[in-house]
Amino acid sequence: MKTVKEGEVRRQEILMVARELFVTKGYEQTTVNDILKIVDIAKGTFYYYFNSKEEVLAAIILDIVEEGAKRAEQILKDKSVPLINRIMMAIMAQSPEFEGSEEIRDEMHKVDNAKLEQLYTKTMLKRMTPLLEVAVAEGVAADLFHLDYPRETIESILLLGHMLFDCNIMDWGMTEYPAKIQGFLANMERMLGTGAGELKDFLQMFA
Amino acid sequence: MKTVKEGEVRRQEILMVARELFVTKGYEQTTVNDILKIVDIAKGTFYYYFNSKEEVLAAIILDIVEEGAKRAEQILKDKSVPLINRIMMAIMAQSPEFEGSEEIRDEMHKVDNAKLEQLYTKTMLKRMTPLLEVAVAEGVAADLFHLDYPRETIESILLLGHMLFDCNIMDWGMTEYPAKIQGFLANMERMLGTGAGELKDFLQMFA
DNA sequence: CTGTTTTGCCGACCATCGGTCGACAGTTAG
DNA sequence: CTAACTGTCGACCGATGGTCGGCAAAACAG
Repeated sequence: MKTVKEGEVRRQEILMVARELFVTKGYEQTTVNDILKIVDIAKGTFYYYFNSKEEVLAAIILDIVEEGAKRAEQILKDKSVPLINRIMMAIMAQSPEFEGSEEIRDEMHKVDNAKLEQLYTKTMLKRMTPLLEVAVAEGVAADLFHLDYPRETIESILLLGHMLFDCNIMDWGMTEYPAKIQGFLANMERMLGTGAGELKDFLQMFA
Repeated sequence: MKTVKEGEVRRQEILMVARELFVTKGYEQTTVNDILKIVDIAKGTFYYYFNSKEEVLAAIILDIVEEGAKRAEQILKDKSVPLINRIMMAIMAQSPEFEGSEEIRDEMHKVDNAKLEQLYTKTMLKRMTPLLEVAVAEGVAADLFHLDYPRETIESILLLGHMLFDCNIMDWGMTEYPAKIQGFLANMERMLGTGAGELKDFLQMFA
């Protein structure tokens, strides 16, 4: 099946190029022609593999989320690390894809990428919630956490973590950052029902 | 200045029609021509008042957020109502704009409206946080709330309330709804540092 | 009253976009 | 050899957001 494999290779080529462009230039701002030019194919070829530009987006988001989930699973299963550390690290291991070229991190104009962002949030939440649910259950069993609505709490923490720090929605300056992180950690402690100050050490883990 | 006022009237016409269309059909799905047809003007007229379709969106969002903020201010200043009730009501008074035709509320396909949603979230957060900040400060002074990061906590609650219940991101069924609301209220209690169960009565306030 | 400027409006026109389609080579199968 | 399938091509299409030069009536200036 050399031809079939050839087809899959082409598909991946398109996916890779599109992903790069979507993340750096934004989904709406990326033209199908932009993709075509870099992959060096004709329009017909693109639409031979995908039914629409949006279908490509969905496939990419699925990839990104899956990669994040795999990292989380890896982190979560390492029982030599304290549970609370594992959970924090699993959350923080999500979506490091959305960094632009690392040099220009300051002063860079965040692309408006609403569609990508929204779909990512939705997909990520659906994928990650079950993973963290078992971890939190483990914490509850070990009397580390005390909470009545584990699933809803996880959803909230995941949502907050993403919206506050990864997503481009909040545009606060460097001076406000530490307070935002401390606030997030404090609220996370309260929602999970850990002892107060249990998460304080994670402040430094944020870049 | 009759002509100037005439101009403002036209502007408002465009804004009203566009708002109706954006909310019901979605921003991307609404064509400039759709607006033109209903307002019954030519393309040139539209672009005489606005520089782009997106500028119209921004103006509309600003209106919607401002209306919500006005409602919140009204609610918040009525000192005859218990503080905690006022805060809850102020939060819930945000964005009732996003309901479709009320009849079809079940089974209706939520329009994908990522751009509108994202801009709204951003703008609403910026406008509402200061309002609730003074309210929460009042609660802290009255020994009702106990929290270390009031601003960050308000941002989180606002964000969660919107993302979980108003936004179209979460697509859970009717059976899961009560748990989501209870979970949200429980976490809100913890974040604000009220006594446990203080917010339980608000369950029925959700439709 | 007359000339001039400003305000509001028109719609033909444009570039670009996402997407379609018929044709066609190269390989594989019968 | 023929038939069929796979992958590729690029001209083409309709729709969309946006531009532009012109036009009419009101407002203003003398």
